[in-house]
Formats: sequence, C-alpha cells, structure tokens
Amino acid sequence: MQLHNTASGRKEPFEPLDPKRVTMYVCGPTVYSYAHLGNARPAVVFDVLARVLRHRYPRVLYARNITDIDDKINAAARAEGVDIGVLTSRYAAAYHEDLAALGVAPPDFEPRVTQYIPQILAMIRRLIDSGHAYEAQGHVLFHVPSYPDYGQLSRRDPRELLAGARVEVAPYKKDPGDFVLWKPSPPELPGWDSPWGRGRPGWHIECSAMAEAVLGETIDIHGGGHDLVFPHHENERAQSTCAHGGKLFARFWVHNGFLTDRGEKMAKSVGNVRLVRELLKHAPGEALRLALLSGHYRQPLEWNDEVIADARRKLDRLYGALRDAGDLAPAHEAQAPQEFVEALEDDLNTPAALAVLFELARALNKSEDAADKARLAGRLRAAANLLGLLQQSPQAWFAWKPANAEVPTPQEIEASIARRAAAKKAKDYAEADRIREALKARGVLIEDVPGGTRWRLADG
RNA sequence: GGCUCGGUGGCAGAGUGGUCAUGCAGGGGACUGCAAAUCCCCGUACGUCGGUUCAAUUCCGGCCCGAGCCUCCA
Repeated sequence: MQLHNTASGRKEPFEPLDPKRVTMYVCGPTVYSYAHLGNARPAVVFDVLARVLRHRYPRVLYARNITDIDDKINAAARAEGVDIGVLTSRYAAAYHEDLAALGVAPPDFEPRVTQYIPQILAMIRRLIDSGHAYEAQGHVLFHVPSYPDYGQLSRRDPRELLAGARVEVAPYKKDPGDFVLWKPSPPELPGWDSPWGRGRPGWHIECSAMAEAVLGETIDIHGGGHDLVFPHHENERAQSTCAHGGKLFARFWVHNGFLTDRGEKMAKSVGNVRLVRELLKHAPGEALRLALLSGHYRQPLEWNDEVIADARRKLDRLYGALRDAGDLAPAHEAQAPQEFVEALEDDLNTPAALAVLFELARALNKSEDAADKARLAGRLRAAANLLGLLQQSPQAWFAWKPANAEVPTPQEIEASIARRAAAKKAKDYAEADRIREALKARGVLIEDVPGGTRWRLADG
C-alpha cells in the first residue's frame, strides 16, 4: 500500500509498525455548531482509509476525537446561557447523525477532551519536568526552541515564522513561537484545577494526550484536514515527541484537501460553508458521500449543485445495474476486483476505483447469464463496500425522496401503472402515454421491462 | 515575502515517456407501439515558451494563471 506522507511530501510504501495492530488517529470536530461539508470530507475520507486498512490488516484501531472544551464552545454556551455540556452533547449527537447519513462507520474510539483532563495534566507535567515547557503568569507554554525539529512537518523555518505572524506575541512568552498547553480560566468559565491554577487545556495538547492514552506513543497514521498541518499538527508532533523522550509520534501524516466554492475554500472564516443537514434535505446521503469521493482526497474539490446531481446519476447507473441483476448475489463470498483494491491502495485513488465500479456495472448490464450476473453483482457490491457505497437495496435507492416531497404513494403509482397496462393491452397508446406523462409530472418515472413495468422517483 | 499544491476534452475527474481512464452532457445506431433503461459507435483533451528524447500531456527549466498555509479553521 502506498500513502502520501505530509512529513516527506511524497507517496511512500505504507507498512504498519505492527501489522496485527494498525493505529490511526484523526482530528475530529470541535462541537459548537452543526457539521458542514468541510467537516464531512475528512470523516468520509478517513472512513474509507479505515475500510481499506481493515481489508488488508486483521486489526485496525481507529480513533477520532471530539473536542468539547474550547473558547468558541465557551462563547456559544454563554450566548445561549447553557452549560457547555448541554451544547457539546447536542452538537456531538448531530455530528453522529450527519455522519451516519453519509455512511460513515463509527471509529473504534471517540475520546472527548473533558474526559482526558488527568492525562493532559500528566503530559504537561512531563513536558515541564523534561524542560520542554514552562509556567508563566498562570499559563503553561511549550518552549519551541527546546525541540530542534520544530517546523519539519510543515516545512517551516521557525526563525521565519515571526515574519508573517498575524498575532501579537504575548509578553510572557520566552520565545515568540511558544504556544499554550494550559491557560487560566476565570471563575465564570469552565475550568479544572491544576498545579498551575484553575484552567483549561490549550488547543493542541488534547490530541497528543488522547492519542497516547488511546493508541500509544507511536501511531501509524495521523490524519486531518490540510489546514491542520500548521500549527495544530506541528505543535502536536512537538509535544508528543518531547513527552515521549524523542520517540517518533506519527509515522504517516495524511491530510485531505479543501472543499471549494467557486475556487475559494469553504470555511467558517470565509462564511461559505454548507451544512450537511441542510444538504441532506435535498439529496440522499449516499450521493453526498459519492460526491466527496469523486475527486482525489488531497485535491481541492469544487462543490456545487451540479456535483451532487452528477453523483446521483452515477448512483442511478450503479444501482440500475444491481437492480437488473436481481437479488441473487451471494455478496458475502464475493471479492472486490484486484484492480479496484490496487487503486485504493495507491494513496486512496477513489476516482480510479470508481472507474472500476462502472466497468463492473457495464459488464453486469451486458451479461446474459444468471450465474455470471450474480458473480458480477457480488463483486460490485463487495468493491463498493470498501467505499461505503451501494449498501442499500436498489429499490430503496430509487424510492428516495426529499423530506416533505409531494409524490404519489407506491399504491397510487401501482394503480396508475395497472391502468396504463390495461390501456396498452387495449392498444390505447394515447391513454397509456397520458398516464405516463401524468406520473412524470408528479416526479415518477416508469420503465417497461420484460414482465412488467417498474418505477422510480426522479432525481429532481 | 516564505513554504506547499494545482492548470487534462462542453462539465466533473484519474492517469501515463509510445494502444483505453471513468461518469455526465452531446451526436449516430440497436432495442421499444412510443419512451425509459441498456448495449454499440463517435468527438485532433492535456496553460504557455523552450530543453532532453527516436518519441513529451507525462521528465527538466522559464513564464502566465489559480488555490492553500504562515498561530480561529476539516
């Protein structure tokens, strides 16, 4: 398997440290609002990576955290006048719902920062004791010059970081690059007692502490969005490496690219985010998932309505092939084609893998032999499963409708189809076509096939 | 300014030193009462200027254009 490693800037052969225990840690959301597509992309991408790893290795430990203490959370909770726990549980639950709709399987571990405060304090203690951190005015700061490799992950020269610095340097910092591990909390804000006073963790230490607690000191893969490379992952790497006496923290750093909106990145700071739950009102989650996988994970992905419509038509084709194959596929015995697996194992080349899916669909459509069709359908399902796609019945796919959509009930549709069949039998084609057009006007498309007529709801 | 990534046919989007990506849209044909679905066929695609090479979209260099990061962010 090949994986692009941000640390080296190139694709490298991936071999886990221990093939019997592959570890992956991915930075999850800070839960103070509903998830937008930018949050969904890494969730989907690393879900696929986890599936591919599980296909190859017997045991994969995948951790994706939830950050449930942070200044933005504090601000949002205060604005609503509720405890931060109320706010974070609400948005964590919403996050789970949204990801489930996108076919994202739960990770093996989902640590929350507020449940790992002791581990965070212990790690800070170790960093102070080993001379990598110091206390200043109620803060504990990581001392960047104490870690000579600082800047290596993001290819940055620490001396030059100051040049473009956009923030004022706090007067208590020994070095302008030093960053906070622990910061004081005033009485009105959430806080925990510590040897350095009541406070809360800085932004980066949580992931270091939780990755260590859940997966160990050296992990195989550390993932997240590309914007986390600096400062978040650079700082995590510094903390973890120093807290572990110089031991390698993450062997592979994997980062997904941004979603873009008319060429510009989709981000809260830009104000052009699309909420997953809003999009789910107008399109099936599986279509959103396919759209997110239709480009390579490291490339920017332009998002618009056409991308979604395109994904729906692709799924129409794939499910159409499965529907024509009937339900005779012994999926559990089927294997994904080698070519498909190789595409995914080549740095998660999902577009190339999808191409194999369409080749299977074409072969399936062409095949006349029942056993052959069953075999191909099984392979198609098995392959798609690695992408988290095609796991529902074609009937369910073609019956999807937007929330609150006004479409006829299946009973009404069947009744219309029966009347049309009678008209056809009587060679009253004008009446038959009139019924078909009437259904079409109400969002129902029908197709005559040998042995009857089937229907589906239009993508509109 | 520093550091990264990109520019592929109408659109989306892989990839490769010399035969195919793939999907959608479009054109033609088969099938169909007509459609739809499906199948078959089709379109001088690789930003630009040079270099290396028998051969460059692919390798190298310059240029143009775009995006991202440089302590809020997936």
